[in-house]
Amino acid sequence: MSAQPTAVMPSTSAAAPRGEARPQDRVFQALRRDVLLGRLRPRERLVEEELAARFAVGRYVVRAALDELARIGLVERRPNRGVVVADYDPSQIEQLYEVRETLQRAAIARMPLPAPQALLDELTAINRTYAECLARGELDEVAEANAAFHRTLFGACGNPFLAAAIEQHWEKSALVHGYAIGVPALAARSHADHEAMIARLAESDRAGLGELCSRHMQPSLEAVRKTARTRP
Amino acid sequence: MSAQPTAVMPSTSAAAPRGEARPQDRVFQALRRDVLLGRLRPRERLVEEELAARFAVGRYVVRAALDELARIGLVERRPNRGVVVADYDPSQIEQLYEVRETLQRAAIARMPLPAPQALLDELTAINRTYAECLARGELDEVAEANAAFHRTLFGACGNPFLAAAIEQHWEKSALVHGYAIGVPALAARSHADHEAMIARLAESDRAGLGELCSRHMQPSLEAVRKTARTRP
DNA sequence: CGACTCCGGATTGTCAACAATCCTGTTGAC
DNA sequence: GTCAACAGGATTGTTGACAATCCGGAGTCG
Repeated sequence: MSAQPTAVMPSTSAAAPRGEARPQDRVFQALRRDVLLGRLRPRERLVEEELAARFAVGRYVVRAALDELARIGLVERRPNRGVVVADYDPSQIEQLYEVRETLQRAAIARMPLPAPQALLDELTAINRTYAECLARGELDEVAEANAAFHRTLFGACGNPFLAAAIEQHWEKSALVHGYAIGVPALAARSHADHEAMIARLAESDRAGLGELCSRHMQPSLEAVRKTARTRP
Repeated sequence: MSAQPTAVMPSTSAAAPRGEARPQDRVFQALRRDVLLGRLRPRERLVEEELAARFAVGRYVVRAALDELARIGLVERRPNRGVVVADYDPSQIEQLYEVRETLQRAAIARMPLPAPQALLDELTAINRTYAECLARGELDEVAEANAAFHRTLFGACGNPFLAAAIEQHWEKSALVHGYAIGVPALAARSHADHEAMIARLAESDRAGLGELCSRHMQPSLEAVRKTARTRP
C-alpha cells in the first residue's frame, strides 16, 4: 500500500505558485526586497527582535525567514552573533559569475531545440512586462520580470537540477542585478538582449544563444569592476 | 568605522572544522548518517516528537536539524505535513549526475596546475584512511573519507562557489554513494580510481583527470540503472 | 601606560505549552 | 454499495518566557 514512488523534485526556493499566506514567507519576501533594493546595506546587522516588532510577528517567524535568506545567500549567519547582510567583494563576484556562465552554457547545450512555441510566447510576454514596468519606473517589478525571464529560459533546459543550480546562483548575485536595473542604459540594453535571445531560440541558433547569454552578463560585471576601482 | 569588507564565504554546509558542540548539529549528523546508511528508508516519515524523545532534546532542535537536512536535499518538507526521507527516482539521479559531471569538469578545467605538493599529500593521506577503514569494515568512516577526498580535490579548483556547488550536489547524491560503498568490488575500484586521480594531478594531465573523474561516477550510476530494471 | 580580568547589557539559542492544520476512520444519506 | 460530510486523534506551526553566549567597557595589576 502507498508504494507510489512520488517524485521528489529539487525545491529551488520557497516560491510556490500558490497563495503564499505563511507569515514567514511574507517576512522573507519583505526582507529580500529590502536587501535587493538597497534599503538594507551590506554588512548591516539584522536584529531578530527589531524585525519581530516591525512585522508584528513572533521572533520564531523572523528566525525562519532569516534562515531562508541565509540559505539563498543574501545574509550570513554567525552562530551566536546574529545575522548580517551579505557583502561580496569584487573578486567573489567574478567567481560567482564564472560559475553562472558555466551553468548557463551547460543549460543551453542541453536545451531541446527547436524550442516549443509556448516557450517563445511566454518569454516574449515576460519581456513585454519588463519593458512596461521599466517605462513606468516600477523597478521592483522590473527586477521580478528580469528574474522570471531567466528562470523561464534556463528552466527549459530539461534538467530540473541544473535549472535549480542556475536559479540559486542567480539569487546569490541578485544584489548586482538590482544595481544594474537601476541604471536606465543597462536596463534598456538588457531588454534588447532578451529579445535577441528569443530570436536565437526561435531559429535554433544554440551557439549564438550561448554567446549572447555570456555577453549579457558582462555589463553588470563591468559595473562592479568600475565601482571596485573607484572605491578600493 | 568598521568598514572592513570582511569576505562572506559561500557557506556550503554547517560543517565548521571546530568543536561542533551545538545540539542541532549533533542531531543533524545523526540523522544524516541514518539516512545515508539506510537505517532510514526513502519515503519514510520523520516525526518531530519521536526524534525529540530519541535524542533527549527539544522539538525546536529537531526542527532546525530537519531544516538543515531539507536544505541539502536529504529530506523533503511538506508544509503542515511533516518531512519524509528523499526518494529520487532513477531518471532524477541521471539528471543529478549530469549536473555533477558538468560541475566537476568545470572545476578540473580551472584547477591550477601543477598541483602543490601539499594537495597531493593530503589526498594521498585521505585515500590511505579510506583503504584502512574499508579493510576494517568501518563503512561509516569509509563514506566520510570518500567525501573528504572529493571535497579536497574539487576544493582546489580555486573558485569557492564552484567548489560549494560541487559539494552541494555531492550531498544530494550521497544516498547513491552510500550504496556503492557497501559493495566491496565498487569500493575497491573507487580506491584505485582515487590513486589514479592523484597520479594525473601529479603529472598535470588535466584531460586525463577529467576523463577519470567522469568514469569514476559511472559504476554507482550503473548500479542504479540495474536496480531500476530489477524493480520497475 | 599597557594588558588582563571581570562584570553588565544586549542578543541569540532553547524550551514547554498553545493554536492551527491535516489525515483517518466512522457515520449517514442517496 | 458508493459517496460525502464529520468528528477524533495525531502532527506541525507559533508564541512567549527562560537560559546560554558574546561583546564592550570599567577596574586593576604589572
